[in-house]
Formats: sequence, structure tokens, C-alpha cells
Amino acid sequence: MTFTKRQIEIIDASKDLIGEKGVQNLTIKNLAKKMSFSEPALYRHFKNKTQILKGLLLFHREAIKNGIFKILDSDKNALEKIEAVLKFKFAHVEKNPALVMVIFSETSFQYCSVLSKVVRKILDQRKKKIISLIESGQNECSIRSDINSQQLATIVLGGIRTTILSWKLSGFESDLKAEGKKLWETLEILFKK
Amino acid sequence: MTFTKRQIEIIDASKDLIGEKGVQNLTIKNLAKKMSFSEPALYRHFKNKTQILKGLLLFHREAIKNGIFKILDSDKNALEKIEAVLKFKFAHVEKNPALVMVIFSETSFQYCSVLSKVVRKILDQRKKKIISLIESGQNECSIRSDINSQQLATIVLGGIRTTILSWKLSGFESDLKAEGKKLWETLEILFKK
DNA sequence: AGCAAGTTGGTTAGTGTTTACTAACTTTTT
DNA sequence: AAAAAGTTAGTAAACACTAACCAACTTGCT
Repeated sequence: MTFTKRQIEIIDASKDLIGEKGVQNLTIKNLAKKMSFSEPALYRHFKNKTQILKGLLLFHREAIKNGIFKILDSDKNALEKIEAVLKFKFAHVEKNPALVMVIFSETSFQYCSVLSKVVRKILDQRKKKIISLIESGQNECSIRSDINSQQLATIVLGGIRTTILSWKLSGFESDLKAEGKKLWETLEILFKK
Repeated sequence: MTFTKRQIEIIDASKDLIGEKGVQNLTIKNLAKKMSFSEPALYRHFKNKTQILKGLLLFHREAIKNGIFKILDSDKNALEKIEAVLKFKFAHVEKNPALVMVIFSETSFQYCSVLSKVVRKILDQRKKKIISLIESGQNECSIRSDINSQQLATIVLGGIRTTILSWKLSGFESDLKAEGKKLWETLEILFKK
């Protein structure tokens, strides 16, 4: 799990390519061009393309791990640690937008403008709907008003997303409806006035 | 934005293909095979592949829209409406796993077992770390204990995800660190005992 | 009613491009 | 002398898509 200098250069170039135009922009041809050498040269350093992507993931996991470790090892209390973790996470992502490209698939369509527009619109409308729902809840005093509707919407949407993702990662084996119910119970407690 | 019978059949077949093996499984060849006719026949119904995917997205947006509309139009209070929306959402997704495939990119790697394992492991470890942090917070009584750590972790991870996604959709223009800070402030209020 | 003409929806066969990857050879470093 | 790291030239497979042709319905006219 250690990388040579050249391997790290290749991983870096891959990250840049993905950051520029999404995962589908990472081709052997583009990668060779960015490295200013020929395509077959890449195969002296990685067995195949998959190993390059794997390298990218592992390399950054390592970096994140180290950052998080320092935080967990400090003498802060738990709440402060969570805060620090969030801060670190957002800073790291901001410095490496390519990671977002790998993680989010809306990305897949990012450079197919037709589809990216559709996806964007769908997500946007959904968010607006949730926000207005929350606001009316705040008006009728069933939802707490000490946090603004935008923020609460982020929590709702995030909860949905994460729950669905877990379900997918379980190979669609877990009970989505039950998890959804649990999520709702949690949100209900958190949101009630 | 209306579809012919055949177009709906094609959209349905596309959904199945994506559901089986992810977006990259949606090729003209596979689609034609699933429809039991030749590839060029597809082009009698859609101008190109992009339009098929667009059709898939729009068709389901329509279905979801109608479901949500009924809920919003009912005479429930806001909190009940949010609950109903969540329920509807999870039920729809459960019936149409392909939608998840389109929405989440971990999908891109789903059938490249090498990479999907890596991604899965990374996400898993991250979740475990957050959970144990929350538990230690509950032990030291700085975090509320009336909601279990697993659920609170879902909220944290979801918040992170959604915030980063918004940033991406803004074309990396919004201030991620500021949004991250807002998220933390919200979580702090929600989590404090 | 009968029928030519056009539209719709299918076919076979094929194209050009892009893809990841390899064979065989050469240069550079150790 | 040998290993490591590059080169040129090429391959096979997959991809989205097209040209050209054909059969079965509609449609409108006499």
C-alpha cells in the first residue's frame, strides 16, 4: 500500500482529470497526455486502469485517516471533536474537488449538459418543496423556529440520502421502509418544538 | 413531455438494465436485446441515448411529483406531511432501485468489485468512527441520549453529503467552509443535551 | 368499395471512433 | 550486465449511430 514517486504523480494527474470533467474524463489517453508521456508507459507503474483508481481512493483515504487520527487523539470533548472532524472534512474536500466527482454521480452527467440540467432541476425543486413545508410547520408552531428552514431541509435531505445509500450498499437487502421509519422518528424528535 | 407506449416500454427496460448492473449497463445493444428487437429500431422512438436517459428521469419525476402533490394537497399538518413525504419517497425508491443507481455514483463502481469494495470499506469505517464519537459524547453527557448513536450518525453523514452536493451543484462557487460551519451550528443545537 | 401513396416501425449490414491494453524494441539508470 | 522506464505501432472489442431497404397500416381520392 505504498506508492512510488511516479505512482503518486499519476494519481495526482488522475485526480486533476476527474476534477476537470468527471470520472469519464479519466482515460488512459488523457492521462498519458497529462503526464507528457506515452500510454504504455503508464502500464509500467500500474497493472491497469482499475488499479489507478484504487490507488487514488486509497491514497486519499490515507490522507484523511491521518488528519482524523490527530483530531481523535486530541484532548477535546466529543462535541468538539465532531466539530473538528467536520471542519477537516470540508477543508479537505474543498482542496480536492475531484473526490466529490468520484463520490457523487450527478457527476456522471456533469458534462452532458442536457442531463445535468434535468438532475439539477429535480434536486432543486425537491429542496424548495421541503423548505416550504418546514416553514409552514414553523408558522403553525409544530416545528422549532430556532433553526432556519434551509438548515433543517439540509438535515432532512441528508437523512434520506444516507438512508438510501446504506440500503444500496447492503445490496438492497436491508429493510428500507423500516429504516425510513426510524429516520422519521429521529427527525420528529429533533424538529418538534 | 408525453410518451408513447413504446417509449414507456423502452424507459422501463432502461430502468431494469440500470437496476441490474448500474448506469454503464445501459447500452444500446443491451437495450435492444431486452426489448427483443434490433438496435436501429430504438432510434425510431428516441433521437439518441441521452434522450432515453432524459426520458427515464422525467418519467419518474412526473410519478413522484403526482404522489407528492396529493400529500401536499391533503389537510394534514406540516409535520404529518413531512412524514408522509418521507414514507412515499422510500416506498417509491424501494420499488425502483434503478433510480438509486442513477443517483448514487458509488454505483459507477458497483460492478467493478475491486473498487466497490474499497468504497464500501471507506464509507463503513467513516460511519463507525462517527458513531463511536457520538457514543462517547453521550457517555460524557454532552450529547443527548434519547436518540441512538446510529441515528444521529445518519444525520451527521447526511448533512455532510448534502452540503457537499449543493456546493458541487453550484459549480463549486458557493463557500463550502461557511456552509460547513452553518451545518455544524445546526447539529450542535440539535445534539446538545 | 377499391386502391395508390405515404407514414410508421421494423430489418440487415455496416461505419467510424474510442477504449483499454500489448508486443517488440530502445534508452537510461544502477 | 541487467533491470527499470520509456518508445512506436498496433489490436480487438465495444460503443453510439446510420444507410438502405421492406412490410404493414392509414389515409384520402375516385
